[in-house]
Amino acid sequence: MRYSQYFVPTVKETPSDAEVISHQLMLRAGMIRKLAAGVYNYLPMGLRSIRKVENIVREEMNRAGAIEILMPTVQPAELWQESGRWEFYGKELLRFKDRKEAEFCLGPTHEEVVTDLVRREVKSYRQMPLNLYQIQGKFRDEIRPRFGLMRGREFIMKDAYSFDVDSAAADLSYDKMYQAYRRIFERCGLNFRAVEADTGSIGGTSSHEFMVLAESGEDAIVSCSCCQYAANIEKAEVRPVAPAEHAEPRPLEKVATPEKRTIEEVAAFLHVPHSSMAKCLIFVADGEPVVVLVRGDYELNEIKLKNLLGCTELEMAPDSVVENVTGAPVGFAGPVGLKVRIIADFSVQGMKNFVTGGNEKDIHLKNVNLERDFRVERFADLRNVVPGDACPRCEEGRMEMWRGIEVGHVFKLGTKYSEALKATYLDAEGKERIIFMGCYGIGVSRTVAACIEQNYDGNGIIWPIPIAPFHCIVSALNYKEEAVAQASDAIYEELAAAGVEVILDDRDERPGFKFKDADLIGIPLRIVVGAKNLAEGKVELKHRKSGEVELLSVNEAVAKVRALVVAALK
RNA sequence: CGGGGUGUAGCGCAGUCUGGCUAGCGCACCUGCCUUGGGAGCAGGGGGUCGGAGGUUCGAAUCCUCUCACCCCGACCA
Repeated sequence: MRYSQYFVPTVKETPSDAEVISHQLMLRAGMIRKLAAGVYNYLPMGLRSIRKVENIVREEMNRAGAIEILMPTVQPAELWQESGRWEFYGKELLRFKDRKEAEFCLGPTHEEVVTDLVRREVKSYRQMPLNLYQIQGKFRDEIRPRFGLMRGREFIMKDAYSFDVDSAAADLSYDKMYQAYRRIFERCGLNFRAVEADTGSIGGTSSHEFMVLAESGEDAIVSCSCCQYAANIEKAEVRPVAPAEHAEPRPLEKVATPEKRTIEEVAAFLHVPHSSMAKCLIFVADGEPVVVLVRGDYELNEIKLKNLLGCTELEMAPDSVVENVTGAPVGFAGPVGLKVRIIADFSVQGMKNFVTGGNEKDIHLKNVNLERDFRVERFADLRNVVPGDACPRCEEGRMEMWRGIEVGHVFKLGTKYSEALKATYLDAEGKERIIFMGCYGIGVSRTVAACIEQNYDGNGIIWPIPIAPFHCIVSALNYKEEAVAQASDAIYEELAAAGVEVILDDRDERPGFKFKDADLIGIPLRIVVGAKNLAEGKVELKHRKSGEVELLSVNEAVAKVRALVVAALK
């Protein structure tokens, strides 16, 4: 490819609405352009990287025995009504009507469509295991699209669905996908972790997320310093610890705390550590108020609470409910004397003589004690893991915390969708049984963005070779000079013939301009052909990542680039 | 949806509070000269229904009403 005839609209200035580095660099490097909120045009450079990821995904899916299909973007409402998600999926599902007033939606995911396909075609245990996948554009009408390709409304996703005769067979399919995912992200050159995750709205019995480690990640994940345990903070378990305090209960005491509402303010005012206070939070679960206690220095994990309560709607109580339940304005809630059910985190179990709100304006209570002053209906693991916590799985480990970008998610679905859509088969005895499913997603366009979050410097992107739009750029410093043009063309031809994806910068621009563009776009290898070096038969090979520069003969440079590319792709 | 903010040339912005003169600046773009190892320099040039509609006024980018789009903070997720 000749740069002068290609389409790479780079820009020097950073667009003001791009927050994260991948968004800024993809815009500046001419990879993407925004069409509408969360909807992007993929320009040549961007598309090439996306295709690279797609191909890696495709190869590994095929290797794992999955079979590629392509399902429609437009889906009929009936299927969603049948699974019950027409009501549950909410506004994220973009709905519309055709000319005959029939209802449709833009597919945010394809459980219904594949399950429908399979229920029609798969009748016998002999047809399974079956794993169908596609790489396709999805649309989710996100509440708040942001960060460019990291959270678009339209995005490219690989989604696979496995169908098995029973739970054990489904576990095997799941393991295969899990291994395939590891290979995929390794091949993309990403630094990632597979973590245990909450299944969220897709449902099912268990799941793992594949997280690319990056400061800008929207998810918090924890991992053990010793063993393999790693989980999304939403899911991460806290190791229960035996109550340690043995202090004698002291008499309950009311103290005035004028205008002191938060843990921070009250602790400072009363000169007690946060850990000597109990946070009292009031929620509304499916319309019912619930009081939840957590030790003052910890955070409540709402997902754990929601799963414990088994409710579908959970929200922080509005001020009016708090006032109703406690009889006091927000900021002075405590468990003593309340009439509603009280749930508490394990961290509260061992507390003695602690501080809580007094359920009265400007009043807190000191020396509060369990049993004597109030009763807890149930203790459970309800708090977020904190760095340094003991590992729930091994004896020695301590928890470490990271930020991550979710690029893949694998789920064991069980029979959630097959039951709703009546996807059944006949077993060897001729008995009708429900199919067991799994589903496996990879955010392809997001993976490209995540890769940039992990690979950049002050000058631009630094692509790992496997997903770089081009492996090598030949920068001809003055293409108008006969010798330079000839040598550049020759190098370009030879590299291309050797299977290297190469772009020749033959533009009539100043050297600095070309270097800046090359660095911004992030091509891993650059051969600079300049008149001075060429007079001595030399060209320069520069490595984008290390900045290392080698002065080589033309032949050496071509051979070296070829070798580096082959090594990186094997 | 709730809260906050922004719409002026392709991009980044000034001008708006306090209405008035030809609507400005940097980058990008076009032409010429010059220059060629880290986003050069000089000269000339093109490009705007000031997001849209309505209103107030002798006069509106500026004031008022409505509307649309986009961005940021919360709930969503690949």
